[in-house]
Amino acid sequence: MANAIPVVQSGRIRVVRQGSGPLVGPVVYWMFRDQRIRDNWALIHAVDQANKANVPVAIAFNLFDQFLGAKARQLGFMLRGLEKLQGNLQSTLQIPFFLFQGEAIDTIPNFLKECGASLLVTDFSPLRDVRSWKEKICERVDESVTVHEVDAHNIVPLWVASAKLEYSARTLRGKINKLLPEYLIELPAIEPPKIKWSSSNPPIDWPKIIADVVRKGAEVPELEWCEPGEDAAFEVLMGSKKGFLTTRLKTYSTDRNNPLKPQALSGLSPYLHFGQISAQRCALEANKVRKNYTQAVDTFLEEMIVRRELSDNFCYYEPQYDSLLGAWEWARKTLMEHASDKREHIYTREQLEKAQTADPHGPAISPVALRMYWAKKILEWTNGPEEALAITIYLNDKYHIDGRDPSGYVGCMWSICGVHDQGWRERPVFGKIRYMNYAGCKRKFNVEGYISYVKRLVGESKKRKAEVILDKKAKELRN
DNA sequence: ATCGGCTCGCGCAA
DNA sequence: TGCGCGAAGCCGAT
Repeated sequence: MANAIPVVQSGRIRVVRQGSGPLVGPVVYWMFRDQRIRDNWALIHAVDQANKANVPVAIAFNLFDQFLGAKARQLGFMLRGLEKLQGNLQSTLQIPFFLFQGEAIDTIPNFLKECGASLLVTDFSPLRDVRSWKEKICERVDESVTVHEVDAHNIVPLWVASAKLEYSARTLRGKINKLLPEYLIELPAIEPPKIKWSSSNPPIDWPKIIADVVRKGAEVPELEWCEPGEDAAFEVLMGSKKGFLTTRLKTYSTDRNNPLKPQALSGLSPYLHFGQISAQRCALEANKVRKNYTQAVDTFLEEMIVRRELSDNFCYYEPQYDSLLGAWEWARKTLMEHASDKREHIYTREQLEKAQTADPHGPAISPVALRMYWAKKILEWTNGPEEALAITIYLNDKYHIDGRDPSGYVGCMWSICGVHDQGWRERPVFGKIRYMNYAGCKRKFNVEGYISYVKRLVGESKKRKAEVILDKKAKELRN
């Protein structure tokens, strides 16, 4: 053994299943949440383990037939990113990429059996479905197989940061900051593995697979303005043209909640959600320019580190992270006491959905601040907190490109159930949950400006669509 | 424009 | 046991 010192810190790795056998077969990395080659601790660990045992390594990915209601917007972005990832893997590291379709609890154990793998490396997600699939996979694999879980998403691994459900950002912040010197470190680059996989990369018909999910999920179309993939993510973070750290940082702390200036946002959240960029890389690069933009970098790091890790913490330690049952006791009590208060307007889910989809960019462009006001409105306009929460989560998961993310669940829970918030003066419908209204929204943002901005965009997009249709008709006539 | 009270419970100091 | 304080605010007083 050339090098016995582990490349990945032991705190980042959990042995979720200790197999009976030695590491004699291949290593397989089941990629799920961290869909990137660079700065991926799970991949680094998989390659490291393979090299130390003189065995080959492969990446497996499972595409679910029905992934929790994901549409073309989310799946298209993900698959186009994976297509690029596979191309890069082949040209730089010669690690094969296996794409399976179906249920991970079947495809992953089957693949391990087929290739005689000894070690399965997985990345980490706090969401219940992912956790339950992983448990089932552990039950189904051969008794010789070991399973490692690597937190490649958080900077401070979730289980290291805190062993319990945190009450608020304040209670987690200190713990995270104390551990940052240890964990916010430079990541090693991966070299091609020593031992080659015996077969070359199996062919994957990406155009067909992508066309398929885009057709099935056509109800929520892909976004034009958001280019998928690791390289695009780096461009958004630090590209010379429109990079966040390179060109847009100055305005971040003042304009990030201004809906008229979507370019002031980091624009990283789709990439962070699918793991197409590493939060650790973002933090390392942000720190390099902190000297010149201290305020902006600190705000960015607070949101990207503390708040994201707090979201993971909530979902991991509170199994009912998307239900009223996951709210704090005081919040549940006050919401139920006001559940049958008279509402001024009641709208159905369909009505609220129509209103939301009026935004031509898709709601993903809306800053978090506006999502928040929108969620508060849903609480005000529906038949009670349970229904309000269900509708808010439904809309978030369906329309936002980063739906089904812990941050999204926590955002909905914060708005409607007061999670990580405090009580406020009691009032109808909201009880002690923080109230927000149009007046406050106007105080903070130029709402009139935003409305005319959206109207203009709607007009432009309708015009564009009409032009495309006219163009087609004209061509048809000519033929 | 700005300020303080509102309101809750955790975590720490005492 | 008491006190300070917080993920995004509202509202009325000044």
